[in-house]
Amino acid sequence: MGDKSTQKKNYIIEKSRAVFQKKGYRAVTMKDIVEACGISRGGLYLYFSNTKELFEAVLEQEEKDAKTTIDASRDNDTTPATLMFIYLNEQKKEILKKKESLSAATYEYLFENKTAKNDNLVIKRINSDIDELEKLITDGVKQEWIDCDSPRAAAKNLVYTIEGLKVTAQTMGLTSDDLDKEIEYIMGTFGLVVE
Amino acid sequence: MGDKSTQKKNYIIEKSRAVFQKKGYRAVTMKDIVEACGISRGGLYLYFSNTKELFEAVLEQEEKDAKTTIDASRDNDTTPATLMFIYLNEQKKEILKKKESLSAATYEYLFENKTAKNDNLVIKRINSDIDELEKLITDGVKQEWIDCDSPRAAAKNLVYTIEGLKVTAQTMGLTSDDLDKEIEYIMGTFGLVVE
Amino acid sequence: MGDKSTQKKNYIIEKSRAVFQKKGYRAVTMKDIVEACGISRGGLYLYFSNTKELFEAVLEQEEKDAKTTIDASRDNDTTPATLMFIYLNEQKKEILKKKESLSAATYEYLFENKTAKNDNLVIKRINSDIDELEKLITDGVKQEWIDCDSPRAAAKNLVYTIEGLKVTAQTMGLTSDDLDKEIEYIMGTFGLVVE
Amino acid sequence: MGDKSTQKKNYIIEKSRAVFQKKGYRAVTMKDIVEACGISRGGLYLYFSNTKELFEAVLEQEEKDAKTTIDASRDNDTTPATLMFIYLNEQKKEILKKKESLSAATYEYLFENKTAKNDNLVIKRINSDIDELEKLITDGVKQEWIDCDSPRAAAKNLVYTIEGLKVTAQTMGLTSDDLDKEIEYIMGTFGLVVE
DNA sequence: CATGAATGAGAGTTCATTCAT
DNA sequence: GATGAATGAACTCTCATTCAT
Repeated sequence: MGDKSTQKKNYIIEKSRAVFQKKGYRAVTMKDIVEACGISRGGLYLYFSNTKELFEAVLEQEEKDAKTTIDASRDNDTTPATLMFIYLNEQKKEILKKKESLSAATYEYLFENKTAKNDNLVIKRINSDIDELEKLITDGVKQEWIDCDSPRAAAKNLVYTIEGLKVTAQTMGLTSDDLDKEIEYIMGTFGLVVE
Repeated sequence: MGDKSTQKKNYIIEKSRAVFQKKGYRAVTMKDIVEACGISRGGLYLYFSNTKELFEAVLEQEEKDAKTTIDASRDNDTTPATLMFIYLNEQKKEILKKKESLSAATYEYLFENKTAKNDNLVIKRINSDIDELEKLITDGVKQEWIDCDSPRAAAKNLVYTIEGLKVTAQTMGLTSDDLDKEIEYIMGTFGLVVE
Repeated sequence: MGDKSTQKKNYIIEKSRAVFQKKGYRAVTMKDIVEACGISRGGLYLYFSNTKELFEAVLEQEEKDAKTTIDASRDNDTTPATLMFIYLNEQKKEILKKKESLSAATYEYLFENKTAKNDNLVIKRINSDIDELEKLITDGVKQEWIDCDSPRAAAKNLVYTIEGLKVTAQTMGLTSDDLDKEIEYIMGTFGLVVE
Repeated sequence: MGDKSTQKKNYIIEKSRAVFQKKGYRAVTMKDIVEACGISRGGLYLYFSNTKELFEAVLEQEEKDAKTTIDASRDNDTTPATLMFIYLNEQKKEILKKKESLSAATYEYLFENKTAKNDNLVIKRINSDIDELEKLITDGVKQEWIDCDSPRAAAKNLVYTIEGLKVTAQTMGLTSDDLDKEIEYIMGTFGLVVE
């Protein structure tokens, strides 16, 4: 954890993150990393053999740092409507700060590495999101706040939609307003109203 | 149209399509194309200057061949429920045949060419899909088949969801069954039932 | 002379001249010529096999058109001072209109083709210029207008200087004023005064 | 200075010099250099990005090695006649060893890079030569050895003539005898006699 | 461990030249 | 004669990867 080797590895990951944010995934060369880190070419290879390995490390770090937003808010006795709204706005924030996010790089990575099915961090994340949302919706239905016949299908649909929003934001671009309207619409499909 | 130059161009586009399907967008080199077409290096450059130009030509061809599914079915007195179902199943088919589709390559292309906003074929396609769906939903609402307060928002939501499905199919993979459930769910949000 | 083949050849030479003026010698490709002439690639090869052959034809044409300025003026009973002045100003004009002249291209050509010694048009021109100037100076000396011990050496020196001016104009650039001062100086070395 | 990188750079410059002498400027490819140096393609690019950069380095080296002939001789109480004679003979030597000289390549380089006006080494050299000669002539006039009304004009004229000789030597060729006669003539224009 | 010079495969691109029509 | 599509050799330049120090 605190040993020198791990420290250096973390340093490289941190610096690389910025590079992946800026240049995406494929465009990044080992040279870019070396320059961003101010270390030697050979030195980098001691820790990471290629950009794929490095990007996966960045994603892993990312995953660790990510707050499980739904869970975090759940402790309070906030209403399901509020929880859903919080979740959707988290996503919105994520989508809008695309310049500082890894999502472009992540998509590029995923398109290149379709083989890796279940051992893939991003996919795990999506699946856990589906589970979380399912719980949230189920709770909401029980408490008669949310109107939904099939919580799992609804959770999946929501996650697909958010993926679509992320990808659309990266490609055609989406404004804050576009996203607000979308959130309002989604809330509506659950019989919820944006306060 | 039928002149030799156009024929050769079309031949190259056709052969390239297969290459883009197999290798995506970025990984494709001019050499790959040259080999797939069985022509000379210089020969290819007579028709296309780089893979971007070539891929855009492939997309254009693709767009030409695509059937405007909603419109095509509209002439009949099919119900909005049926039209929606037809549309969603077209998308499903498209998504499932991902091996033969260009969508992976298209996403890669879009990620590389974020600047080009409106003059982009793919984006045009998405926007026209939104318009078509809005019409379909509006008609459905008028005929009291479809239950929807905001047809445009619904149309957009649907298109985002489909984008999400496409992307998810490419990255984590989706089965026919996954898609059937999703279609059923979407139909449900419009108060429609899968026959 | 008037046959079709000769006409076409002349047409190509004429069009090529402009290309050589603009791009120099080495930078000119057969493609440039083909485009400037609006003829086919193969068509050009029927008349000229490469840019060297073509440039030599341009030079030859050039030589034909050139007026032998000293000779032309000699018929009149103008003084040697005037004749010298006319000659130097002809050179000045030539040097200043470097954009429209072939001199840059010619130097490039000469540097590439040092082998061709005496059968070279440009060299012939220089030698004939030396001869002409020698005559002019000798006449001037006889008529006691010009002060010169060794007309041939003076003629050669003048030609070298003019070559130097041409080359300097092409490389570091020379203004009209620079050239006027130079002319005045040269005239002075012959004991002549600019009127 | 003595570090490895500089050593290698100098090694490349030295080897390249021979290539530029032999092939001129434009005809030289990075491959030629690579082969002459016995290094790898990529290795060369670590030091020089293109032949222009490389040739400029060769010129710079050349400039460093060049002896400032006039100045060097000035310390002694040699006569202006001797100084001028020394200078002209230095030029003669330079011109005659054209096979080993860079002048052909230099002219090619200058023709290609006409834009760069003052920040050009060759042009700086010419200008400093003019200045040196002006001083020499002015001194000679003061000491009543040299006969000249306008030292600056004379200095410029001399430099142009030498440029002309260099260029003529490269194109039509000049013998040692040709140059001796020319030197004698030039000396004469200053009222100096070759001893 | 760490360095960074060196390697060489391979991508992109341009052109002179040929040749079937 | 005339065309212009096609060829392929040659050049530039970039990187992942290695290895002596």
